[in-house]
Amino acid sequence: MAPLISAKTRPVRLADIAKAAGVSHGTASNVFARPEIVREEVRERVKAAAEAMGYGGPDPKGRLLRAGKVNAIGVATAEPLSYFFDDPFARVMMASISQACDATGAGISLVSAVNGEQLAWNIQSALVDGFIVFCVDGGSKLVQLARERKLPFVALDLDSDDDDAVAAIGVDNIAGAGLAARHLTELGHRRFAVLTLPCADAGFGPTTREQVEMALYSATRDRLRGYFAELSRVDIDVSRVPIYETVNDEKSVWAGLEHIFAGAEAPTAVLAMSDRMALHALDWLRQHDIAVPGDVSVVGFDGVPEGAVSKPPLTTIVQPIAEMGRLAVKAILENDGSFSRQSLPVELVVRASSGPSPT
Amino acid sequence: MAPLISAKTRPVRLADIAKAAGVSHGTASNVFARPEIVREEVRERVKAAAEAMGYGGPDPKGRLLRAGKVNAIGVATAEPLSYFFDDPFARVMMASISQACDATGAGISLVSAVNGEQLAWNIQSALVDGFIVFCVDGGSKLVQLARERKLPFVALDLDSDDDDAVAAIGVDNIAGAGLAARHLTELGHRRFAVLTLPCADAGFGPTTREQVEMALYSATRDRLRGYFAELSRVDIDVSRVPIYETVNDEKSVWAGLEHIFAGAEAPTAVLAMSDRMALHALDWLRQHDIAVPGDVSVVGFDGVPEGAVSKPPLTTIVQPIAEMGRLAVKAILENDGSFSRQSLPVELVVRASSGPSPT
DNA sequence: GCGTTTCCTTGGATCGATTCAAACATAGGC
DNA sequence: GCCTATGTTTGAATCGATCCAAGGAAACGC
Repeated sequence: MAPLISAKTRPVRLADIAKAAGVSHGTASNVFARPEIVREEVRERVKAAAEAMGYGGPDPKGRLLRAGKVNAIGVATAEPLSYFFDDPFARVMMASISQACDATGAGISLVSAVNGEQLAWNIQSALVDGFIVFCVDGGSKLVQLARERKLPFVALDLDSDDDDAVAAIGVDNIAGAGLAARHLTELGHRRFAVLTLPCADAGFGPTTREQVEMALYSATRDRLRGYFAELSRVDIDVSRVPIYETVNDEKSVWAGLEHIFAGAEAPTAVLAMSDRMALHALDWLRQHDIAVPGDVSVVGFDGVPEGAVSKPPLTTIVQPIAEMGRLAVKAILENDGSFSRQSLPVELVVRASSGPSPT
Repeated sequence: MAPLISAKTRPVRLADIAKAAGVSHGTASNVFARPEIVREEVRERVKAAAEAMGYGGPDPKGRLLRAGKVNAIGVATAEPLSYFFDDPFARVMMASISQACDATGAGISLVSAVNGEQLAWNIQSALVDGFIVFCVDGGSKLVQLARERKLPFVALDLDSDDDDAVAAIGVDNIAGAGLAARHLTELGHRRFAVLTLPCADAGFGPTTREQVEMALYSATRDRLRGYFAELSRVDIDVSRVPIYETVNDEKSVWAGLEHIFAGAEAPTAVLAMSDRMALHALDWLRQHDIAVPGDVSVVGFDGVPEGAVSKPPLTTIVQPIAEMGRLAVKAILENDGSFSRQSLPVELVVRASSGPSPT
């Protein structure tokens, strides 16, 4: 009997069992890849040798090089990995991406890193056939990195004013934000406040229109533009609308509302750039006995499922998240080059968090 | 200028740019891997060649074979991929796994398949350094497959009566279920109903103790045993306790409650084997104007965050999910063989969904 | 008995990189 | 002018498989 290999290393390769079974490595490979073309007697012998030597089957590392295709798509973000499981928007998107992958048998690799250098390395060394890039934050850097890999990739929610050569799937943020603002002005609201997504480097606090215009992420800019375009249209002085920058979490949203409602003129309508913020806002308002929509109306953005069961249910702009996921996966897997840039329509869904202005 | 390669193929390898730049492939490799040891003039020449030929950097497929380590861990389940993003328990677990991976720079590959054959292939060909296996359903099959790869792996919530040689992290389901039942009996409850996780093949409906004893998943069996052991202890005739098998979704839970509350003696206490079921139960009870905990008490199992904010907040058995995730990742990455099988303690958290029996 | 067909098996080439000992070049010391 | 130290570059070997053209053996037809 061959001496057992130390438990630490595992140098048992296909070639080893081929030798042990007295066949060529070509035949040994066939035993695993196309067993039907190998004579039964030989097949059993090789299998027995494999079993005896503790061989775990052909190593995909080796196969991969030959095959070329990994059969997995990478999903990248500049947030920590847990973003995919924590953030409601990301979750819904991932669920739809998953379904599309399941349907085609592709796997999913999650790629991320907070620190930039690590992120670059992770993208460069990800074993995937293509990338879907979440452009929530630091989007353009990510897109650039993904692009350098020269693999098919699709950006979700990319800067509309970014390079046109990159494939991207997004929604019309300006139109969506306009829809939200118009819904509220039509209900008679005149005093607004805006909660924005992060603009600068991970901080929160009151901000200005000019600051938001410099936001890294175009959705942030576009949504503000959409809000203000509509408000201006009905002669609201947008320079007096307070804007509070959050980091999309409970703490910063609550701080924002503290700040906004401490001001001289409390708003009757809050425009939140994400459902996540809007939901935190509903919590804060409830805890402060401010009636929604009696005293204040809140409109979100995204259309995550939690919004349908919140208290009260959230009026929001829903993005066709499932459709976006499906399209993205399709674009990667059928990378025919025909795909470039799609802007999907959004929809206003009126639920119970918005009502007529109290004044 | 070199003729451009057709857009379809991408046969530009490190060797190609080495030739173009007039250096050996060894040097070309160094330009990317250890630029500091290459003379500047040469480095620039190679980089320029790479740029000109549209080289996307060293292909990780090639590097991988040499390096040996993928630097990613696979998370496997026999559910569809979207399970990771839909199921509350899975999400919390994944979030904690993510954090542990982020901390060490490892990536995550999601591996799954509904159909068995596909699953086997996916596991065999996953490019990972080890597996964390979610044993929610069809666990032992998964464990067996993972094992055949001869890679480090850890089972989460594995059958307690399964092979002892596999590393596993789980909780004491019997004790946890006992805690839940005892909490209710101490509140004076005598009429119980149980909502179980799936036992047989994806169906739902009333079931029996004997059926549950044959459940694929040991947590299901153990939880029922724990419930009934405690109920028997205080002389409740468990043979009269209705058991309803669900598939852990809204539809089957609601059907279960319809069935249970249509019976002659409505229960005053519902033991749900997962928080997900318990939360669906709360919805159903609220819609049917059955007061919780006035008329009926509900106790869940898992300790997902949603339980803390439900209406009413859910009394449940919380598993140390974050700790389990951390341990699992640690076990894979530091695969020192010392790890075998850990059973972590659970805890009863009393919130507002349980109260004194009305009778 | 010889040519064909069929069925298995062989061994070399290949996938795309990394690694490392050896070769080479240049400069400096004596 | 020779020897050593230092800094670069080379080219073969390796990682672990798959693929395929060619070869060998047995069976078949005539």
